[in-house]
Amino acid sequence: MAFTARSEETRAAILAAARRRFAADGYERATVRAIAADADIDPSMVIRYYGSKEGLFAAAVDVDLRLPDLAALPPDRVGEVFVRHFLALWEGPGPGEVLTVLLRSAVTNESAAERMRMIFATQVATALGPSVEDGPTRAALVAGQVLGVALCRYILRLPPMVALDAETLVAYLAPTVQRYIGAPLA
Amino acid sequence: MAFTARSEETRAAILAAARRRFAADGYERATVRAIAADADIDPSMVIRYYGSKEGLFAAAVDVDLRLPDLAALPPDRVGEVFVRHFLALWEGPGPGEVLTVLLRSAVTNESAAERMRMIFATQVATALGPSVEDGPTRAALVAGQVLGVALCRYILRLPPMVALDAETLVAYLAPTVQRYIGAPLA
DNA sequence: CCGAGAAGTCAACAGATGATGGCCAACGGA
DNA sequence: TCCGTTGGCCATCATCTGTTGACTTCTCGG
Repeated sequence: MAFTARSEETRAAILAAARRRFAADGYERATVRAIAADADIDPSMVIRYYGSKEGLFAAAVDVDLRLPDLAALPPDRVGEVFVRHFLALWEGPGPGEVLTVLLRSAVTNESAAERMRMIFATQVATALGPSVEDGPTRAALVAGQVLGVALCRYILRLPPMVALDAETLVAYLAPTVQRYIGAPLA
Repeated sequence: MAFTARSEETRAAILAAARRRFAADGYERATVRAIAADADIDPSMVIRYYGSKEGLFAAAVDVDLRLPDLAALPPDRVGEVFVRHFLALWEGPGPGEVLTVLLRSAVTNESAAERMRMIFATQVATALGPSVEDGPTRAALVAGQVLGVALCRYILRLPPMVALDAETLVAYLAPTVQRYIGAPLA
């Protein structure tokens, strides 16, 4: 089967609408019909292109954190760089939406949770460098800090957390992440 | 209308089943029918007793964090006490379930999110003591750390985070929370 | 002992949801 | 020009959702 330019276009439109809806409503409340309406096509096309709602979701949460190689940085800058990169990721329009989708859905959808576990097991844990002692534990602590902030800032929208500007937040969080990555744990 | 002992009993059974289902599945996927089946009751009784699914949910997430008065503690112990209390809250069978309900639902349900905001605005922020400078900001930072850990440990179940025993986790997190509560922010 | 009121059951409603298959229109190579 | 292939739409299905109202059964005060 050959894909024409037009088919690829609506395919992308569906995906974009899906990301928007999934991000705004989460997996269960985002209906195929609503996504189709946003993309200005018939609901049946969504199924035709992506097989099922699950298939569409899987395509929508394909994300690459693009984490920098932290091992190549001056050791005392690692926390700062990591936090800034992560905030930029959420703040940005494209990937930030994907991350919202993922977090919103991972909380109630087991397959999304599995995907999130995978992402942090591979991308975050390996970004620390494989040689680090207690790598997975450190990665989990970093994830706990950074996902918690994302949760409060972008999902729950706790007012004081939303009010902070990104750079101030970097200044607050960097020492914590720095400690989780580098300092002795015991 | 007088409530008999039996009515109060099934009322409680419904609430317990609701908490279990809401905790396991989140608001949208937990159906009135499933809750009723767990409580061994007709679905219509759920509505009779609680008016609607929303009403049942509201009753299910009525939670008191029972935070200790942090202002009355030795200043260098505040972080440790807070983290230990919070972990005990999640680890415990009763309130931990309620907190799972709340977090699972707050991510996709706006009214649950509002309730969560309220809880942290009142209970957490006031536990720090009203006299503290930048109280709401500090409370939000603490919430970000502590909710993130709860998310990774109890909802997403990141293996390295689950593997840590509670006291070790206290040792890791306490300095962070201590800093967010007490140290100068700038 | 009896009858009022509560507790509980049953069947059904209206609406929404994911998914399917048949049909028509547009396109593009021969 | 013609015709197979593809994109798109429509009507529809089976199922599940929260919720309602009518009916039966139980409880207990007089």
